Amino acid sequence: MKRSHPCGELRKENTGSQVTLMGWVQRRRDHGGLIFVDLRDRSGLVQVVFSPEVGQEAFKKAESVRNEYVLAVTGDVKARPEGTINANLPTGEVEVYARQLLILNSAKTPPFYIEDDVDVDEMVRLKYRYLDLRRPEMQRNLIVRHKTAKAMRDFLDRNGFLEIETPMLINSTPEGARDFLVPSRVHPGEFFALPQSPQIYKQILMVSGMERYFQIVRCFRDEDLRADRQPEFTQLDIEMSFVEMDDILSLMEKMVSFIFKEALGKEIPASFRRIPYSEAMGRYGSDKPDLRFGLELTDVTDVVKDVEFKVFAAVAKGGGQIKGINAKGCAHFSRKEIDELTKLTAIYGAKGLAYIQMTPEGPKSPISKFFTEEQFAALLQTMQAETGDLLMFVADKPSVVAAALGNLRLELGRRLNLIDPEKLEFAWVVDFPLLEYDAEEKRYVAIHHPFTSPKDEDLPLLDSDPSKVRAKAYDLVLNGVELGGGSLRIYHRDIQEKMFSLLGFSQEEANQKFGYLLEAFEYGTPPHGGIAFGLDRMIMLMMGRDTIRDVIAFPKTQSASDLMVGAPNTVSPKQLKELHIKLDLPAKLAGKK
RNA sequence: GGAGCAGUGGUGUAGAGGCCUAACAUGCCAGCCUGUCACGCUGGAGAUCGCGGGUUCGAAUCCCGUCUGCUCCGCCA
Repeated sequence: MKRSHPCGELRKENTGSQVTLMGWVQRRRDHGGLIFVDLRDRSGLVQVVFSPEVGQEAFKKAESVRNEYVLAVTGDVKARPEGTINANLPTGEVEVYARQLLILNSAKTPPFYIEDDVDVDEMVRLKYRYLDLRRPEMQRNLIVRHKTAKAMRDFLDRNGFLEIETPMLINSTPEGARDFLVPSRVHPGEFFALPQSPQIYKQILMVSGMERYFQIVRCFRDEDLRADRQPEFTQLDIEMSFVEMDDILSLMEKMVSFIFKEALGKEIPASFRRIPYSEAMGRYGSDKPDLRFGLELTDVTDVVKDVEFKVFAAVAKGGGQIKGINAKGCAHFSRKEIDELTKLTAIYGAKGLAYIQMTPEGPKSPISKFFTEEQFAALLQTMQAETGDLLMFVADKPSVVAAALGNLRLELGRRLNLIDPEKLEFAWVVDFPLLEYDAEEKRYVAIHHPFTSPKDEDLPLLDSDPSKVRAKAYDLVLNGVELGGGSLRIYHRDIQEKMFSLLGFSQEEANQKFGYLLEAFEYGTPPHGGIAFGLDRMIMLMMGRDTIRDVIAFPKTQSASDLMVGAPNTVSPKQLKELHIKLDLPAKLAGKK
């Protein structure tokens, strides 16, 4: 038997023709003298009718068929009789009368239904990932993932980009995330690292004159997982020579809108708004603001810096800030609800959440007694408070205020249903700071990475006030998720060396770790820059999922294990010996391995 | 490293000191059924309540520890 049609594509036009279908049994409805089987393949479902009058032998066999059996069915496509049309099914106007049935394989009863919206512990789904991936919604995710990758390749190919592979076994470098290490058998005691990104290779490719490079590439970072973070993930990595920031951003806007059109059939704006980092942090308390709703933060430091309330006054004098958020119409929030919100801000380090309830009887607040009438009036005015509003304030250093109120804003957005899930709000966040002082390590660290170029006009600040230097860096943000980021790169040896020294590398260290790059820069390096997109996150947003696990065929759990294959696992003493590796496990683990 | 939530027949849940010989739904098995599409009807099987310890006359239930999963903080250039 040879397959002739996909199940899900049969229509009225196919009536009268004989078809051979192959697929899985979605459901069997046995009426005794007549058996219906919904046959499913990647394309969808169609109803197959087994009747003794059409195929005696097929009917007999169909009695033994169960869910997820794999069948080959040959039969006739017929229009369904009056009154039996199923409008919920694309194939609902037809059915296939089976003449012949071949059971290609039987199947154990699966631990969960193969259908959309299953309510099953994710542990079970991950252990039986092959069954989970049979579910149509998971197949749709992977189909869109494929279409997206194809659209990327098509677009970039048409724009003169070359897809070039870079090594997976590279060297470990300082800075950035923790590396995954691979021991070298040939070099005892030495290790490869898996790439966190192909950053340096793609810059070297620019030195090589490739001019336009891209790669859809796996990246590895040995850090803790989140709903949108896996230890291995896929980037669309891009680098271009002889361009300015605008060239990159506008080409990427075209690419992203092409992708959404090709993979999803969705039209999105031809260009995205640009928000300076400082504005994003100020208005939304985040460098990846969700712009689908308002509820912006208001700085009230100046308004409250002289009040009796010690918390506000002390923070204001100590260089911190006090900011507020006006939750319109939330004055009625109960003590319990406000407590919950206070707890939420505490997660981000806020020591308290001051609030004012604008009740019809007037403002009610535990902190009003510390204000003069004028001060209080000024605060209400700055917050544009009206009857019915709930004002909430956090006082702390700017990073804590931003994190606490930024996340409070998101929570309020959800609670108050301010977020339209259909909306796609893209934005470029630009003018990131180049460096950030790390109090723990007592040195500056690169916010983007050490190869990011400072803005030309800020170059003098590198010596006087490095934390004020802005970078030629940009992130693409969609609905509060960082979709990608990039920068123009340093391409002069002296500036790169200065950067390394600001990051606390000695000349020897810089030469030892990045000497090849510094040397390459001396052989005619073109100005260049690029960007990398998180493919998993992009698909997640396209498909409206809450986790990238749903758009990765074989993802890992929060503790970085693969429940299907049981990775990671122990290896034999022989393997370790070959690599000259001895284990030194903590006592509580030693016995178990 | 830390916080929170969860773990009970295959799956999803209920049970919160004795009423539990663990309930419900669904799935599974058997029988009946020629127009169903979450088919229907009848009957049946299926759980040492994640694991270990403790409290108690008595623990799915309380306490301690531990494991696993999820969400988050830290971490993620």
